[in-house]
Formats: sequence, C-alpha cells, structure tokens
Amino acid sequence: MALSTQPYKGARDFYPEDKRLQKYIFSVMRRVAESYGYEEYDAPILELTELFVSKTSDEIVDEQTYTFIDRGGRSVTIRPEMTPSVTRMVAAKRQQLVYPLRWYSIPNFWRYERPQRGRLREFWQLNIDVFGVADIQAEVEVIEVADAIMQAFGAKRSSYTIKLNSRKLIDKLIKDILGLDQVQASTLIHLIDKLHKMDYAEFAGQVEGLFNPAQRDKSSPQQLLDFLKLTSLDELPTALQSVGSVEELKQLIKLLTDIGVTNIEFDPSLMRGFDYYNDIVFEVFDNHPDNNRSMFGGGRYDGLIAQFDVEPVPTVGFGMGDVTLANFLELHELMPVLNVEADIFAILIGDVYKPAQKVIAELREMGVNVVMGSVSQKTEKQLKTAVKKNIRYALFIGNKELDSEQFVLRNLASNSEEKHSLQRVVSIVKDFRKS
RNA sequence: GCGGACGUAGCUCAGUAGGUAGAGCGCUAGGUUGUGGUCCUGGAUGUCGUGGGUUCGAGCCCCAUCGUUCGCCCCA
Repeated sequence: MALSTQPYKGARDFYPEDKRLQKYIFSVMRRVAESYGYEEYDAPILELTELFVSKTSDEIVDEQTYTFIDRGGRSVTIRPEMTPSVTRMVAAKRQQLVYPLRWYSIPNFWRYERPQRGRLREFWQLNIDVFGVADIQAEVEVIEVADAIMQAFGAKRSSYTIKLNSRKLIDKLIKDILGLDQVQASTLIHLIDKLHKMDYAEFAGQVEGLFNPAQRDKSSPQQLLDFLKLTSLDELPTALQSVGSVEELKQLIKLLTDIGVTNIEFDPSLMRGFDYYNDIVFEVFDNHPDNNRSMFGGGRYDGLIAQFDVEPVPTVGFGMGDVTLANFLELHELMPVLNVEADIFAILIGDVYKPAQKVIAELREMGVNVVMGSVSQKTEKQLKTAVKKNIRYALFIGNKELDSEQFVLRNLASNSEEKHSLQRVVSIVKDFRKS
C-alpha cells in the first residue's frame, strides 16, 4: 500500500509560496503589535489537560481537543487556544512582571473538529493581551490594535465593522430586570449568540419558553426582545441607562471614533460564547455579502487568573486566526503579490564555475540573495528556470563579463538588459526589493 | 457527531444510453554557436480516490471506506 501524500485532515502543508504568504501575514501582525510596544512570548504546544478543563469545560476538552496520556501517565492536551497558557505564565511571575503588560504571540493550535470554511484543525492565531489595566484605556488600545492590523493589511473601514457590547449590561438586564437565575442566564446567552442564525419567530418562542410563570408576572420576555433590537445606547430603557457599563460603552465608542475608528457600533446581541468574559466584548465582522460573519474578537476577562490562587489581574485581549483572515484578504482582493526571497539568478555561460563562485560570493557579501545556475545547463534552460522561479533578475556570468567586470543584468519582468559593475547591480536589486 | 455535493493525467475539467479513457494548460525533446515568455515539430503521462458487489463486460449502477468541500452542532 502506497503512502498517502496528503497532509493530515484539517492541516495544511506550507509549500514555499504558502509559507511566503504566512510570513507576510505574520510580519504585518508583528510590525503593528510591536509598534504599540507589545512583546512577543510563546509557550509549549503541550499542556496538562487540567489547565484547559478548568477554563472551559470537560465536554469541550473531551470532544474538541487532542488529548492523550504521556509515558509518565499524565493526561496532556495539545493547546487549542492560548489564553490558559498565557494566564498561567502571568500568574507564575505575577509579582515580578511590570504592569501594564503588553504581550502578543502567533502560536499554532489544534482542535479536533470537522473542517469547514474558515475553520481547520490546525491554525495559527495572533493573540494580543493587556494585563493590569482596569479602565477602558485597555479596551481602547486593544481595539485600536485590531483595527490598525486590518488597516495594515489594506482593508477599508467600510469592509469590516467592529461591534461592541457589555456583559455587565446584559447581566444586569437578565438578572435584575428580567429576574432570571444563573442557569437561565447562561442558556439565554447561548441562545442570543445564535440569534442571527435562526428564524426570529422560533428565537422569540424559545426566549418565551425560558421564563417560568412567576417570572413572567414580574417582567416580560418582550423586554429582552426589544433590547436586542436596539442600535443605539441612547435608546436604552431608563432602568438600564444608569448602569455604569452604558457610560463606558459610550466613552469607548467616542474615544475610538475620535482616533478614526469610525466603523464601530453597539450591538446588544453580541455575546461571544464563553463565560469568562466579564465586561466589554467586541467582535470584528466582515461586511462582504459573501462572507458576512464574525472574523475575530475578544474582550475583558479579569477573573481568569484567579484560578491560580493569586490576586486577579485585569485583562483585555483578542485572538485573530490566520484562516479567517486569509479568507477576508482573498475576498477583498488584498492578497499581495510577494517577491521570492532570491534577488538574482546567476546564469553561468561556459566553463566559469570557479570564477562565478567568487563573483556570487561578493554579491552575497553585499547583501543580495543569489541563486547559482548549473554549468551543465544551456543558457536557455537556466534562463527558463529563473523565470519559472519568479526571480526578478538574471545576471549573466561568462568570460566577457569576468574580463570586463561589467555584468549583463536582465530584468525578467520588463525584459530590459543593462551592463553594470557589481556595486551597481547590488544597488539596483536592493531598490527593487524595497519597492 | 449529523446532513448535502464532489473525488478521471501535475492543474482545470470532458467522458454522451454501462463495451477496457480524452481536451486545454503544464511538462519534456528538438528548430546548431551566450538570452525565456510567441511560433513550428515530436514525446511522455493515468491500476478513472480505495475496497467489495451487480454484469459477458463499469470511469459510468449498488454498498462500504478514505479524502475534499458546503452547512448543522460547537466555536475557547
């Protein structure tokens, strides 16, 4: 039986052109994150299973992670996300770290799921977190970074929308005004999360069904349905206007709008699946009609670190996946044409192997990347190879050039050919690389 | 875990009512001396995803399986 050449289900091979794209995407993320002073960190790809169980739930770990027993009998899990690991790292050195902490990483994760559009089993994700800032300056900055990354990829603000909500506001509504208990609240939050995917009448019916008779006497499901339809914070019922979160949301929107992030809006139906978010949550949506969905998001999760039995550290962060981002870039025609790493393909003419090596070594010394042709191949063949490899310049090295120290440099895209000294060749090539 | 679609040369695909496979692109050799992408001429290529079944005979029908893909569940 022949071995399969396919990569493992839901995982990708990165051929050089794919890797080049990934390098581009990561470099944009790094450049923006570092421009805000974020420092890169990383953690092991394997963690004890208990780390993930404590944060999410048994079911998710059982059904959606790669978990196995190591040779020492420990249950370990390939990381499905970064938050538990980074929280562990911060908790471990909590006393010696200098706050606010601005950290980022671009790790790969594994989730045991059925692959589908925008979702694979192995993916990479930019994680941005601020630790130690309790006020909304943290939210402003983190959302600003998310927006700046989109801008750096060339996205127009009209092509994506940043939606905001507050978990505190929702909690206030659900518990104090509607009078629902913890279990009902959790069910309701997950139900609201699915609102836009289901039939509205059915949604309303399920909301209705959640209330027990006693609760219906005091409040009405209609209050919730009305709330979910709001598009502005000013339309909130008076009972909610006084909640501090409303003022926070308003400030946040104003501060971001003031710095040019104008594609931001309040969305009362924005929940984000998991329970550890305790305040502001946000999500970035693709506005393209063919891909109208959430791309990535984040929020505040102040309490998570307390699981390590240390004082809580206020935290705001988000994660941005490479697969959904690539979908976005493709759909909005933002995929760049990337130059290959090699600047020059040296075409050897005649028996010049040794002197050509010297010339090429000089070029490399001066900082250009040079691929050496094969002496055994005809000029034509070497030239074709250079073109097929998408290398921009061909440099002819034959006896004429070696004698005169003037080399024929051919631009393989424009078809122009000029004779230059090596120094000149280097500066031309470097100019192109910068463009 | 559930449902739909798909799986034929390296790639994109065609293959008509079951009778042992084709196109375009690509690849490759040549069109003599140190220059590609156009042109001309020649060439190679597939156990038709895999396993089984029906049939005298299957790429075409049936079952299973693997994979891809779209959606559901879930989405940290």
